[in-house]
Amino acid sequence: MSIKKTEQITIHDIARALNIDSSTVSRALNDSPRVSSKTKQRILEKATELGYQRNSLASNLRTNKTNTIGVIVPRISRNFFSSVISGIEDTAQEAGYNVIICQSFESLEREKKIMETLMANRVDGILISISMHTVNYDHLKPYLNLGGSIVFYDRPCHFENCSSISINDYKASFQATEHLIQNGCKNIVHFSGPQLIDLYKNRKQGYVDALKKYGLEFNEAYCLESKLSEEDGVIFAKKILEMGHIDGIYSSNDTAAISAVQYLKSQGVNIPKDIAVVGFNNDPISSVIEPGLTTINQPDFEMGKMASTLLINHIENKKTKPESKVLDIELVIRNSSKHN
Amino acid sequence: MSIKKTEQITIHDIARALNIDSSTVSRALNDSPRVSSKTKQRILEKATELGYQRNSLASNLRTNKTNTIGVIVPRISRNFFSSVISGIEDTAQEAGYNVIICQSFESLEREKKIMETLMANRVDGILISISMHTVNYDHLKPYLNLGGSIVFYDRPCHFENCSSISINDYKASFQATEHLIQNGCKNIVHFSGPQLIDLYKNRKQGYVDALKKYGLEFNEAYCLESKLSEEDGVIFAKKILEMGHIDGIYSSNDTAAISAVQYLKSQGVNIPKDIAVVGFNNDPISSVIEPGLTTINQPDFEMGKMASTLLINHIENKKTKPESKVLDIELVIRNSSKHN
DNA sequence: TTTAAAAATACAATCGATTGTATTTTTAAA
DNA sequence: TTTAAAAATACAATCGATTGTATTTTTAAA
Repeated sequence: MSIKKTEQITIHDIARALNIDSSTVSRALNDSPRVSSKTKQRILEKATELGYQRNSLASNLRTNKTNTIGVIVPRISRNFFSSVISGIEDTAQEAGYNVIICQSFESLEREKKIMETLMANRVDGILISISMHTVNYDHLKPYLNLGGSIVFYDRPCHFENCSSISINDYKASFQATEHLIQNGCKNIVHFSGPQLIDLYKNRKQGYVDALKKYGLEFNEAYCLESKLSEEDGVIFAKKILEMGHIDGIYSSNDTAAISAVQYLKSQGVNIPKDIAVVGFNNDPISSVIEPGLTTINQPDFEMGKMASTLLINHIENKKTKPESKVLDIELVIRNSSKHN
Repeated sequence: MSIKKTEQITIHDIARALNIDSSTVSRALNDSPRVSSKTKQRILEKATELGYQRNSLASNLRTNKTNTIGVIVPRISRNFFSSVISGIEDTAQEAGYNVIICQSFESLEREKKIMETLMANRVDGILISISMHTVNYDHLKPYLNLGGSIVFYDRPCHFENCSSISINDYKASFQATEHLIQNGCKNIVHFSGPQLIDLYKNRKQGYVDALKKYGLEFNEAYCLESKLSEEDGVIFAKKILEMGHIDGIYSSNDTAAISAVQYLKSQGVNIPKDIAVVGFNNDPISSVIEPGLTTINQPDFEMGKMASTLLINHIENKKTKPESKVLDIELVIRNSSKHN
């Protein structure tokens, strides 16, 4: 900040004006019991009079504590993530921590840059949902070596002594697929995310195992892998029409499911009669489209609160052992899956 | 960060290891021409070897520059705002600035806290879309006195020598209302936001003046004021049913419009035949519901880029005069407004 | 009133960088 | 080889706070 020197009031200016020592000013401003209340009042008054504004850079440098946690998120625009963030902020604020939100946009490069910035700024801890392309964790190591704490949320990771919070993706997927099967689907396509990360691996496995349990053949061609964007949904919908005999879709997110549904409807396909659909995330949009989308609801806000709590425990009490929490999900049944 | 002292490597450690002065190390790490390339290389190697991580707190304190801009946003979960943020980040990153995103959740109290934190952390500039309840700007003054730069975006404000970027809310509203009138609506209700801030005042005025122009009577009871949440949409829809003869709705956001539409549909009202509806924001959801929602599209990403550019200009070149930019909008016509 | 204990305040070093100036070393011209 | 200029490096102060220890002042008991 290009600031005129004259405007930056420091504790030394206050000290000089009152003819006392700056250490006393510092203690007064931090409400230390070592300063008499009379002096405290004089200092606070003078501080206001001079327009003093504390400089956290200096204080954080000295104390080696920033009372700040960094949150790395693939994208804030996804409802799931913004809810998680709300939960995080809720708990963090309560505990006296500031929150810095950073978007990786699913890029490993951005994620690395963010790690460096957060590290250089000495945040006390980091909550991270890794990008779709994060295949190794070398970029996390320097921060851990520096003594920082990391907690993974949403996308599960097994790394050193870091805690993590996620949902049971395998089970959720199994349930979703089972639901389609029980509704009479025989040829179920799976919209799968990048198999680089555990989250999507687990979701695929749940789908595969559900098919197996009910004696349906697993066909690798039925697994359509992408980043699950809106465009991907349309591309997949076209492929499904080419395949010809598909009667069910289980998508690893709502975004792709919804755009596929829109496209299929535009081509005269009846959802759910011709093709039943289940998504993942319970985006607000899923309850508004027609037919309503059957999907998996995750405890997003809760996940944020728990991740934040875990991290703050790690920060404030280094003894804490790493733990992995797995939260329960709920299959929200709407009309898109009523096949028969 | 509770860090073991032994792990914090500083430029002094590097200097000691190579038997040179720390000032040379500092210059080498900043790629200053004053250090020979041979020495630079030795320093960089040693830095890597020792696991050196620069401490921005110290550097920022010394240079009085953080290369960071703060963004205050009512809510990141709204599509409009997350797009603005993307634009901001895009430009900021290009220019070498970090971005700190903070949510006010439409609360003046939170906004004040955020200002204090950003100020204490000496961000170089702040982009702010004020909360719905921000009626005065006293909480912005200390930061300006400190020499900070503020640029308003989205929600227009007239304050000291701050620049601002917004859209022409009055014109947008006028157009939206005019569109309903031209489609045959005679009794148009307006879902209005808090009249405390200019944004919603302007939108209301546009509605009022459009009615006037077409000789329709303005009825204060037709102006329903709220925070435009989902719940508000339902409450308003019920009121409309009580009123009985309403044939058009112009809502100041999509959220309220959409929940009203959902409720009205559930009560057997035909949209747009019985009641035509226009929203505001062009949320993704507006194109997916049935009927598609006619709404106002704002250049969100562009707005973010321009706000960011303006702010960075202010930061880097204090001479710049404040300017107010007004961006153009577009009425996106879908089926919800085809009244006749 | 004297004096020991408690309370309040001052002293001085420190966190980890940056930067203007001084000094030393290297280079290259005479 | 000498020497002036240029290049490289070292010295020392500084950014604005915090904090352990030393000193001074106040309090209250004897």
